[in-house]
Amino acid sequence: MGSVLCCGLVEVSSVPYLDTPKLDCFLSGIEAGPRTLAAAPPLPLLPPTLGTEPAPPAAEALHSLPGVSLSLENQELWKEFNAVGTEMIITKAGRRMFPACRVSVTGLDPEARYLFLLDVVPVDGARYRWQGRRWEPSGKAEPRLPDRVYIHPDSPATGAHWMRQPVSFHRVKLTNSTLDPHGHLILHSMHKYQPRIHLVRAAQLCSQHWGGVASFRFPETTFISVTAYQNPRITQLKIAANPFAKGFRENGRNCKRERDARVKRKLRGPEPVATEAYGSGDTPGGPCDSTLGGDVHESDPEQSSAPQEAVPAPAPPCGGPSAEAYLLHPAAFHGAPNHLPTRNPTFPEAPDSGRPAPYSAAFLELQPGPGGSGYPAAPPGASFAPHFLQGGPFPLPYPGPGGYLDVGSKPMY
DNA sequence: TCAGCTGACACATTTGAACTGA
DNA sequence: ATCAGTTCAAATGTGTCAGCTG
Repeated sequence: MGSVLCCGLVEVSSVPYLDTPKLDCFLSGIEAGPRTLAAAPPLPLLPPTLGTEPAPPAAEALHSLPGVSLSLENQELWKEFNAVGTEMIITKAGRRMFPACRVSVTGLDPEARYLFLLDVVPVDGARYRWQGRRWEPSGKAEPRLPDRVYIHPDSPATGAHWMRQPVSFHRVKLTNSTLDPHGHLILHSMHKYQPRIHLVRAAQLCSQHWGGVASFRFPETTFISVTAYQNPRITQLKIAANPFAKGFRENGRNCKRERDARVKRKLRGPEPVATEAYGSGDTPGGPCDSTLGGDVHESDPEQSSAPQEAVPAPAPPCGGPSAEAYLLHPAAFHGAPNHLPTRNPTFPEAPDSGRPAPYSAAFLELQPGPGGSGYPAAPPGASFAPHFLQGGPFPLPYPGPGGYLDVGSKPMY
């Protein structure tokens, strides 16, 4: 099973720099089907530096579900940032992405259930440095960190649900803490990254039935992770577009002029009662999605990129190996298909609750194989479940929606 | 010396509980 | 008893800045 599929995945994984093995491995166990899979289209290399070259116009599908397409909802905002060179703050406690990835999806089976996942992968093997005017490579990248995947809180939900409104990943948090216990996506500072969105057909995260999978990336969403903004133009853009940074806008109380004045008053003596009215006017900011509750955002059709048609790929509905099987025996999916646990035909699929599970802190952590691509065959008996079951911060026996999947904070094999 | 990181800070927004009235 | 709307406080998300670290 899945051998043909694996070939296709290898093809994708063989693309330099934007390596995909961590999820390919993960998804290769998900994808099912004794069907022929056309080799996924090779990915072009991303621009070596940000803000210097125009981004390709549309998403690029890494894998696909037949007829499924994804479009970036806030593409204009992303392009605006990308033109300058997007920077994302990472902190020990975790920082949200702004802009957030917000996509609309079409072509799903309204009745079937899907999971939405997001991960972030290094774009290249370089560390970057801000040279006053632009980002330039500065040495080799740090060793690859444990890879984590964010699971959209609505997962799993029906195709109708996902297609009803744009899907926002505004809750995703980035951290530079390698020991992060919250399941945030772990990144190195001063490195260039590319978010990817994965759509998996499955009745539930731990379902016995996983169908096809499609992965998308939007070149304009690449960014450099930083602990403090380097490019002042990015700072300005963030302040202008992010409502949480409203206080730093020109007429805000926390704008530079006001801060300077406060400092002067502080030096002179006790701060007098402020008499100046502030913040009443709503500074016209750019489009924003990161702070809207849930994922119900008004979508501006003019901002949406043209839907990218996914290359049809075999995805037999509910015929493949299960997610639960992967969670219990991930090694079995890593090149050792014979170790797949037997499928239990009586395993009940959870009914559609209609409500997403509460935001939880489960996550999937995937260890890249040697050399960053491919995984070794697993020895029999490789265990995964205990990591979840014992995982201190995880309230659920299995990773719940709205959190992250963690497949091992230590090498699994 | 310096680039990069950390934590405290002030402010804005979001969220959810408590309350009110129909 | 139920529901919708309002209010308010706590929680959370921002960028800035001073100080620390290697």
